[in-house]
Amino acid sequence: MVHVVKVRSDAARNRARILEVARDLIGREGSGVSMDAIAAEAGVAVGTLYRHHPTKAALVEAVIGHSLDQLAEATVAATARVGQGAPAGEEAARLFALVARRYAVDRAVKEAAASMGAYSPVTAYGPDIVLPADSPELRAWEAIQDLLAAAQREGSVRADLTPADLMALLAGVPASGVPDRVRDRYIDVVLAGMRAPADPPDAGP
Amino acid sequence: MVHVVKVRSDAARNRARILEVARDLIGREGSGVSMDAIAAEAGVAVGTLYRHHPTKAALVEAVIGHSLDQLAEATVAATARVGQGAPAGEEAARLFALVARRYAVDRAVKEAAASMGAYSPVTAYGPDIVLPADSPELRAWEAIQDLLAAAQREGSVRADLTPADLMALLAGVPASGVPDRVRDRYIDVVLAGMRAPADPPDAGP
DNA sequence: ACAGAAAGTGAACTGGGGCTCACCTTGCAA
DNA sequence: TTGCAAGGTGAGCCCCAGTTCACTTTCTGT
Repeated sequence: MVHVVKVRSDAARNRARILEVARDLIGREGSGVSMDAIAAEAGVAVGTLYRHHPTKAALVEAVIGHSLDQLAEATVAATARVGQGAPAGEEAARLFALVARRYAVDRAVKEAAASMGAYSPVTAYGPDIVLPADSPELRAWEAIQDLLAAAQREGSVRADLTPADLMALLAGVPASGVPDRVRDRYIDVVLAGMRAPADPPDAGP
Repeated sequence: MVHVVKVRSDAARNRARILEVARDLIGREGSGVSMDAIAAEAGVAVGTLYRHHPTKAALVEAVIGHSLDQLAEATVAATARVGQGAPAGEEAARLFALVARRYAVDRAVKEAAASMGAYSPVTAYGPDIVLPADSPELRAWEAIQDLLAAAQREGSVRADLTPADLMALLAGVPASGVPDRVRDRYIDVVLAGMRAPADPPDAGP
């Protein structure tokens, strides 16, 4: 006879509040914020943080996972629209801008994207984590590959960009401490660069 | 009677070696390296580091200053060539690529460039330092303004970019842990984006 | 209402990094 | 050769951040 012990209400409340606060602080200040700061902001003792998340890395991972899921959803949706005939270039541009804007708001995700250096499908926190098959992130990765390939076939994105390049370039867009309008200009510049052919002088298929 | 005390030979040797090692380590790993690490690598005790540089920030500043001087020189030279009739767009592109490549090799300089956020002429270390009038950095800043303006007049660079935008965008080019060839592609993308017109017609994200 | 398990608490431990300083070593001028 | 100030040394102090755990409080099934 298996007892499914119900979660105590205060525990659930704290778990939620901690995640909420962590998302806010880590998103705004990056993974550098101290556990003490998060605990204080959540009106909770550090020990409670550790009851819910065994380590700081785990907490950051939980926070990132949330953002990643949202991006994954948007990515899959965009790719699906392309599959139904939407122009790949436009969908790609819209999605890339969305991702870049998210990076601007979510420093931890940006750090993760930047640290993936490239060459491994996404990363949660630090370069040592491998994705489980069938995770939302993995599906998003596949969707991004498809979307990028479609846009490239269509000629609206440079052919020599890999998905990893894409992530790295978007993560590179300066965003912290920059007014929204300026940041959008930066995004525009980078997207324009990805669109342009590989250079007038000696290019040509 | 003023005694101009000669510097002791061992002191001079150590001073040079410390700067050499600091340039290497701070350049490769960023300003995060510990003083202990630098001291060890230089074959010297921490105290000696502090004899020559009162604080870690001062050491980092010294290291950055060196790179900055070189970039300043290149900038002034490029602007001078434009003054003598060289095409501004080409000179600008060459210089920007040089700067971006330097950022790739010199993380501390990149950090500084990124942290200038914008809106203040250059920064040595941290956003709180104001440039002395007539420093090489200040002259370089003026040279960059001229060069950028010339390129924009010529139509080879988007008109809505400020010098600060330029620095920020170049600093954003992903470079750490990336093979040279890939890094050059990133630079190419960003430069292309700066070149392209702001897409006055429709389209664009 | 109550027991006891789950959850919460926060002082204290750990480790790392910047920096100091009381005490040696050494280059070099006399 | 020698005196001594400039220079070098490194153990140790301080502070900060992650983590632990013995103890207290709170929730909930009975």
